[in-house]
Amino acid sequence: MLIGEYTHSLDPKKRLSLPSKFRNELGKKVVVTRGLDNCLFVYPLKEWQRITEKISELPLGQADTRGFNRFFLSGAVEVDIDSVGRILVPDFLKEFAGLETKVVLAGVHSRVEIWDEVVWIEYKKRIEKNADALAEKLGEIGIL
Amino acid sequence: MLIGEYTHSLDPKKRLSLPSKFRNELGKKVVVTRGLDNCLFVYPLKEWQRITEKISELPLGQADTRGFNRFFLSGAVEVDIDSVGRILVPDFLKEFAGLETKVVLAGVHSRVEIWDEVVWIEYKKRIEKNADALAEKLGEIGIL
DNA sequence: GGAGTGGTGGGAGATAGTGGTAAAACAGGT
DNA sequence: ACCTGTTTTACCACTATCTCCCACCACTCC
Repeated sequence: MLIGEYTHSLDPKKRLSLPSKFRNELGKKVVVTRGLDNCLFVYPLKEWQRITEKISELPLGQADTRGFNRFFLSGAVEVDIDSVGRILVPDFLKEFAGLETKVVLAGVHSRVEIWDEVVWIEYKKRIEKNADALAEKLGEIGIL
Repeated sequence: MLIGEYTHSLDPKKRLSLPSKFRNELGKKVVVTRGLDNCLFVYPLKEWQRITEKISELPLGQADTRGFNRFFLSGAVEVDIDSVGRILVPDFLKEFAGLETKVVLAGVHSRVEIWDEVVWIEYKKRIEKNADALAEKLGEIGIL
């Protein structure tokens, strides 16, 4: 289970350190793709295979399914992790997520999300403001 | 059942002693995550596993579910308890809860809550003011 | 008072994150 | 085909932070 939030820097060569806490779970190769809400998704190879299987089961007839496939699959890149735990972020993904040098890596379930720090902070503010909705969800789960 | 309220200090290295009364129930590893009302939740590992199971049952794809997952999962960290019963509070959680050096640990059912002392005192004041209304609620539920 | 327990503080070694350099691959022009 | 200039890849090096361990102080209970 990937959890936690880490702020790292994207260096001029577009290298990005993955938090050491994530490395075991991610293995030596990962897939990076366009994510939702203007971030990038990073999946371990196995998880990615599971997802593509699911996607291939979707009915291709619908226009929005095709759109989703293009969005998700054409944006995907398999990258390997170097000897000190870094990945290389391709230009088009860097641009898509609006990444500057300060970048946030967030563990969510089985994936890691990559956010530009500024965007992440703004997003979190929005979420935290909506405390009622959060409390509701927590109640559903049976935590409160 | 975790009960009681303790004031400990968060040292410069962001270490925090857990009250000895809690240690048996918490085991040797706990999960700390963002809670409601600007406090942190601390769960024993088992309790956390129960929660993540529930979370994974939530319908994915909805924007507010994504938000909740990010809030709760990326806000979570598995920390182990050191040889003298302390945990390490990550920077981003310390900041989230506005923790200074004086910190309150409160046992609530199956979790421990971590509050900054000032925030806690303010919160209690607000609650006590509303004691009448609370009493009414409790009466409705059939407790008083 | 002595022993035990619980909370706090500090120091040495290990590790993670980051930056740089050298070698290798690639592309373009002659 | 060869040389040249550029981009990519692999390797090495530094430093701030984290971990682990030990020591200290306060308080309680025999």
